[in-house]
Amino acid sequence: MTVTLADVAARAGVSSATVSRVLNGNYPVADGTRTRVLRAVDELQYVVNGPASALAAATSDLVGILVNDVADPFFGIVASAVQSEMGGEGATGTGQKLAVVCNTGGSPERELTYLTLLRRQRAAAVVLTGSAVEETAHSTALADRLRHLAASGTRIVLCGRPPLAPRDGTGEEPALAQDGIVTLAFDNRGGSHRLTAHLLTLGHRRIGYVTGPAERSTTRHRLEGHRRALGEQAPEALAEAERLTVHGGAYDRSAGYDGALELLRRAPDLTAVLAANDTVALGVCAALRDRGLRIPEDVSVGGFDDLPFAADASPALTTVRLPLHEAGARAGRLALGLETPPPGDVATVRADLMVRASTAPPAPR
Amino acid sequence: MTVTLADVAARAGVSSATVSRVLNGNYPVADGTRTRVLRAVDELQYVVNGPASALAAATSDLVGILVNDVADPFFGIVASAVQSEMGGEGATGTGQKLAVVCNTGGSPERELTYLTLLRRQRAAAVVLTGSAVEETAHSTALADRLRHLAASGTRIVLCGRPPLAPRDGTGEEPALAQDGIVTLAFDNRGGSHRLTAHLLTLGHRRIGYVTGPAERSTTRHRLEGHRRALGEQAPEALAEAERLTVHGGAYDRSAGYDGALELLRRAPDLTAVLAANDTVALGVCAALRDRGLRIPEDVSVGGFDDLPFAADASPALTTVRLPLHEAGARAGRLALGLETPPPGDVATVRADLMVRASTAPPAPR
DNA sequence: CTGTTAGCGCGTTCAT
DNA sequence: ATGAACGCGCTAACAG
Repeated sequence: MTVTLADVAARAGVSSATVSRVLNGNYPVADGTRTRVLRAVDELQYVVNGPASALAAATSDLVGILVNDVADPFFGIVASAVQSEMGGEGATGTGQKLAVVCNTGGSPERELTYLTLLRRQRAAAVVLTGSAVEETAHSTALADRLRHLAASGTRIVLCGRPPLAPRDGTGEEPALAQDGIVTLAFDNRGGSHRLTAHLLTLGHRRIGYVTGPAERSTTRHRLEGHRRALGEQAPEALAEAERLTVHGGAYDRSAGYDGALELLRRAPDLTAVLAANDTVALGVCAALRDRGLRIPEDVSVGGFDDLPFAADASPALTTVRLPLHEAGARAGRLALGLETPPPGDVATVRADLMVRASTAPPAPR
Repeated sequence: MTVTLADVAARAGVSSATVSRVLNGNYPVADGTRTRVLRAVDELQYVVNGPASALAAATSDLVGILVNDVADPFFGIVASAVQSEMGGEGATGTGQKLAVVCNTGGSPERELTYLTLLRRQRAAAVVLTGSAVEETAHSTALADRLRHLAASGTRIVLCGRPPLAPRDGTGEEPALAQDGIVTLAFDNRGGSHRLTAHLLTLGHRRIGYVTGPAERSTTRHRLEGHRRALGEQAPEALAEAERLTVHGGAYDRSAGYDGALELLRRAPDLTAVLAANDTVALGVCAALRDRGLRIPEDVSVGGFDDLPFAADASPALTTVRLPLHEAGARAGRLALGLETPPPGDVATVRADLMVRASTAPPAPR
């Protein structure tokens, strides 16, 4: 029923090994036979049997990309960037990687499940993107599984999340990993610090903050940058930072909307609100508007990530730009072994402040 | 190095066949042996070898989801809905499907490439989402490949795109397919018709339209609905519909921005602008604002899809709601054979008008 | 450069 | 209810 290597071989008058060789292009083959084989492949509409070749070669051409939420453009951009590097040579089956994105929904269990499924497929590489869940049981289970995978030949790249904790469990975020797992971390702390500093410099002192889910690394890092800036430039504001912080249940619009309302309840006189990311910021803006507050005249708003819509919002959103496409592409190349890993296998990706119309000096009282 | 079925068998003191049977749960196995085997599996951290089992069984647990643009929430929502149905039973390897999304970037070639890659993997099912490219050479090549795939046992579901043209090439969009390929089509014509009718009823007569890429089915269908409404309610407006239509190069924000500027150039007195979708509509809004026009006082704007951000835009966007999550979930169930296909294998998904703040009667002249 | 020969790890008859 | 044995389609030595 289905065409096999042997069929092609027979048709081309060569052995199946030869066919395999021209298809994979790993060994020298005479030009004449090569064209003959390719013609046979074409005539028979032959398609390699992936499982069979994966079994024999003990490795497949599957590359997994784990994301927390496919419906979030943040991940869409990163994923598409990773995939853009997998184009492949175009030859009949040569090097063509099948880059697939797996949606964990932010659930640690699904994350582990996907890892198992990818391991089962003998994936060539796995790229994990976005914030990690900071819960000891899960982090160690995850680190464990990733190290196993790495040991069994699957390349692992962490993009937009902190490095794995070292096996011995001492300290956090070691400067260098020792297991071949490459990390591209975003400078969330730095970016957040710059954003808050910008607000403080404008003269704001009562700054609300709607964070992301409490257990995620990104949430913590951005909050740390924020608090550090407060501590440095406005110690008095730091005192009530706790009261002006609301933890959102997700990185979504409604977290921003609800969070902003809660902040307004706690401190009707706040002059600025920072959000966990741009999507949350949009929710914040909606809530402020619904309360009759103008942006930025009455309240300034700041986001994070600089997703495409941030510049188009009205007013255009002041935010922190993360080079998502660039980072994703680099992660893709690292996953394919096309780029040499950074020293110590950990690199930090910059996060630049983008000042736009949603922030302005606070109104004189 | 890696643990195999045989290892588990040895540890449990049974044959590998038995282990296989408990893992797949297809044959009766004594309770005692079952637990013994499961314990061995656990102790050895055994993970099924996907390629090997796919080779032997001639089918894999991979399900492909093809999307035109992962970075577009439209597809993200559909994809995540499809995946949400693949949870699986949770048993050690039973039924767990690996749902993966493949980003075609709207390119026909990449679409075909992914189909080949999935065929190579002996995918259990493939879900194609979003608009199709309407170009004869490609549509026949695609239809061909899909029918081959379907014939070789891969379930095919079309979600948000029109049914395949019949093999004989006569007529378009047949009421019923005959190859087991299931289609969930969106009522783009109807939705668009209702949206334009809404504008006409408000009193608008000079309505600009920024479409999506010319060669896509969705573009054509939405435009047809628009024109039909014009023809029915305002034949005089239909006359200049051509002049008031601008074809965008993509379904993105800049297409909307540039398109709106072009429309303003052609007809400075237009009172409403319709966009190919919500993302494009956002670009339209940005352009109008940059030209000093207020929405909806000076110009009304309408979108399509009703993505989450549409309700949050300011002003909130009047648009046509597509039940993306619902449709995606259904597509997922169909792909798994969990739901019986609609009669004729083709179903049309409703598209409801959502009237919000971005549309209002035109200003009196 | 090319053919021959073993497996890769698992599902699946066919016996028992 | 369980075991033995074969073959899925391909790659990777090893000849030649």
